Amino acid sequence: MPERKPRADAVRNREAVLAAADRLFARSDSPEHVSMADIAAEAGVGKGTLFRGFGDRTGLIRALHETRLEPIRQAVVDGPRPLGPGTPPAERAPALLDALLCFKLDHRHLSLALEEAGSGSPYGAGHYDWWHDTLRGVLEDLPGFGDGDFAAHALLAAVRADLVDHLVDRHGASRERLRAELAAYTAKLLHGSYQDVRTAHAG
Amino acid sequence: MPERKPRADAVRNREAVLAAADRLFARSDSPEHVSMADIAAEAGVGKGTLFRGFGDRTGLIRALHETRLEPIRQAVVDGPRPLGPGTPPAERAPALLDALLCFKLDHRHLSLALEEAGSGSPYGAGHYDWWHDTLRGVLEDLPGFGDGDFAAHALLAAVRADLVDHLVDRHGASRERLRAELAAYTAKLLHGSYQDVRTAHAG
DNA sequence: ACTCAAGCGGACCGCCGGTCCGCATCGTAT
DNA sequence: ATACGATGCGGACCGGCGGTCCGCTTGAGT
Repeated sequence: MPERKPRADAVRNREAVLAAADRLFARSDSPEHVSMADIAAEAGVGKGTLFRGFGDRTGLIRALHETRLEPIRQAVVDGPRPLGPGTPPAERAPALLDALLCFKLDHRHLSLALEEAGSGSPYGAGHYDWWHDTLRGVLEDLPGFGDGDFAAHALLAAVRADLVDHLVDRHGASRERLRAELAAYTAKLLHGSYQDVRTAHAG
Repeated sequence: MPERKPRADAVRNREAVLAAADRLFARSDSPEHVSMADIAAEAGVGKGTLFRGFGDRTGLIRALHETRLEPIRQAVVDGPRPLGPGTPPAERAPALLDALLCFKLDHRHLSLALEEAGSGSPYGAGHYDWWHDTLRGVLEDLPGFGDGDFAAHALLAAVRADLVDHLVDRHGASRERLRAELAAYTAKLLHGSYQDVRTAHAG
């Protein structure tokens, strides 16, 4: 099956749509108020073009999210300290969460849209499984941490887009304050189990 | 201002609507597929009655949730160990989370519906603030725990309805397994900071 | 029994995500 | 340059949703 190469106007429109969606999500106060028709109008194309190119609303949001997340993904898969794979786990786990938090702060409405889009939840839409697998692996490399499956879920839940949004909007939390609190929380969790290990070895 | 007492058929209909909604949410696979028209039909009333009695969809779900949650709320506010206020915090915090988890397991679709309903997130709809204040207070009663605000948010995020639903549906996790994992996670967090205190005292 | 306001119900509205198909446009073969 | 088939475009259109409205029914005080 030979790869059909897409037409020039198709790729142009695709870019225009992604750019328009990004603008509208960033501008709007709530992503659910950005309709597909709005995006089409902003991009200067017909609605049919959206659905032809991305399947449905979820597909569009996912595609947009993917392009924005790619740098971070690369940094985690194959990058330098502290995100890359060469980092010791006690340093890498907080770094991963911090990076994710920063991403959600920088792309609040887009992240919000994505987590709403996935048929009602973030699980299954977006790169949740990838994040979870990665974080879980790092946690389980910590000596004595044990099963990291649930802990990874719980830690990822602590940086969910709607929680971040709530803390920023309602509580007026600043970026640095949130990062500090997340770091403190993570440290409390990891430090605790690490101390358990030292205690066990000592006893 | 004299309290107008409602008409008999009004209260009858109100009960019928709540019961119908409960049935439909429990039966359906996804709460977003339960429409207001469905609920009205199941209850044998007109759609107008729903909106007259509950304002909007969110109001109906919130009212239903309130009736189901009331026993637990009572047990927390003014009940015996381990949920009640007389419990030492190191025991009460896990108990609160366990109770909340069990509630979400017992009323999965209702909880899911509630967390979707609150204009896109659980914060602001439902009793989130009450849970947060309560848990935060308990955490901060732990000696040496420090600020419990973010930790309370993070712990509550670990039992969010859609995460629970995801773990049960996709991962096939059993009720007891989830409870155990949540307990282990909570213990890891609390134990850690508790040990910090002992270390500090010892040093 | 009479009254009348409280309450009911379902036709109706605007909006949304998603579909469809006649038509314009692109890339290519000539 | 031209002609032609495939690719993609666009917006009218659809079903279904949450929510409103108003003429009619019915409960409850006298």
